Amino acid sequence: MDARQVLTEFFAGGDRAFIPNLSVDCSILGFHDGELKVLLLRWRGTDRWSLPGGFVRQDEPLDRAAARVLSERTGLERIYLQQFHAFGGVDRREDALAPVFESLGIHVPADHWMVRRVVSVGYLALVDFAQATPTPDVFSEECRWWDLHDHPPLLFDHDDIVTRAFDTVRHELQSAPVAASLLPERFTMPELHRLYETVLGRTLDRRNFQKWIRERGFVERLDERKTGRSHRAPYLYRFAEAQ
Amino acid sequence: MDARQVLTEFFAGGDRAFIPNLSVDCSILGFHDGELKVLLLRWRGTDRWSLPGGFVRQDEPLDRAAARVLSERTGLERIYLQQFHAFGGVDRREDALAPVFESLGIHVPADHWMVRRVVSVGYLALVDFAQATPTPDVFSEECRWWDLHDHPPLLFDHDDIVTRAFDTVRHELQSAPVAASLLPERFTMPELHRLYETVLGRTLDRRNFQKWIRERGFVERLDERKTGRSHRAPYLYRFAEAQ
DNA sequence: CGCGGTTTGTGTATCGCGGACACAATAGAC
DNA sequence: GTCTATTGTGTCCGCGATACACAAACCGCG
Repeated sequence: MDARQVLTEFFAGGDRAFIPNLSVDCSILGFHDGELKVLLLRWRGTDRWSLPGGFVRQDEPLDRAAARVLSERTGLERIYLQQFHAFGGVDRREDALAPVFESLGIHVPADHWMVRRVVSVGYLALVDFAQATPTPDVFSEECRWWDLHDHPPLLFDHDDIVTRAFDTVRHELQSAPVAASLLPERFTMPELHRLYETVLGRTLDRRNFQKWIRERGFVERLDERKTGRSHRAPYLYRFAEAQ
Repeated sequence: MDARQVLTEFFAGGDRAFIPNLSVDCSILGFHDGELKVLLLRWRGTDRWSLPGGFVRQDEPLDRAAARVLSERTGLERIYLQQFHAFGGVDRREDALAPVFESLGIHVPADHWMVRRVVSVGYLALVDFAQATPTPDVFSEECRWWDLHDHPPLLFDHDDIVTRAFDTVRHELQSAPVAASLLPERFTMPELHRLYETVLGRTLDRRNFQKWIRERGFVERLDERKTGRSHRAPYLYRFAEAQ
């Protein structure tokens, strides 16, 4: 079933299955090449980008709607996913969406809630970059990672959402072992160290950092080391189960 | 205009002015007699209580809707008001609301969004207890303060909302001078001390607390003292302007 | 096969903040 | 004037965070 057909059905009554004027938007973050990345969608017929989002079914809890978006865009389930803020400013969305529907040859009633006002609940997802498979949705024709601090300006109020998502990660990282979600199952201390430095935006003493993180019992050292590069082989770690 | 008339108009089309399936609920907290209080409404024709809430106008930002609820229930404007979470579970609300509409002799379509599912955005408001004038809304016939830790079980998911609001206050109190909002403009150090002990739920050394709070520059000591009781007169303080 | 370069693993001295604690000052009651 | 309850203030101590240096080891090269 192609996008045009899906959307035509949506506007022909399929929209009733969803809560009007409400959406969830996911800031899906990954860590790669020493940089935080965010997953963005390019909308059909445009060069404009936005966060992946979706509408909420009438009988669907908010959290599940967010989990659905995450799984559809990345193929991942059971991921760190946290709601962080509802964005409720008033914005007229017609301008942004008109080219999309035009390129699909779909007529949307000018007063349909989707092109007028949408209150969006922002979710933060932290994923293992290597495990995610970026996949566009019906509105978009491209889905890929961008550098969190170097991406095109986003549609709607999504720049605000990304900013706030980043604040949330920075905050969470200092109180809980959420870094687990951003790394592969097994990782080295230098990798974890670099992740923290990147997110917090400042240098952390290598030795103090190691002491700090190990004292908290977040990680568990394995007997194995990671070899292959021309210097001392670092130990491998994995995150400790909840305790 | 009485409640019956307002609600009749609402269900006769007035509901179109609002975003369906969405509400804001305010945890309005005050401090009195050494206890945290929360403002609750008793619904018409019942002995059930809930948080004050309201629907969001189509052209109204979320924050403004919350501010409107706050001002209508307390008479206060420009108050500390912070969104803290969106509650998006699925709950059927018919059971809770039926007695209300019955007592008013109003017929509500069984599939109307208001009696089915509502996603609620929770706001936390901190007010000066003495300045607030509790006022019921059209759904309720009583509005009054309850002890935050000793109130009747609430309608819908409002017990969850209150719990989370309390978590939010406790967290905020330690990082920002929000206690200002819970006290009169001028207050004494023992009063502020008791407020912190109450909210944090533990004793705080009087001397260390004073040192801590003054070092942060949250408060400003006035030359005046508060007299009238038979022991050493405490200084008056006020909160420092943003700096 | 051994040497060099680069990165990782670990331990110790120091500082600052938070917590424990004691005594002097004072307003009103009598 | 005395007494009592409460407030104002300063010092000591300990732990956790920060600053910092040296030994170990893997690969690559000659």
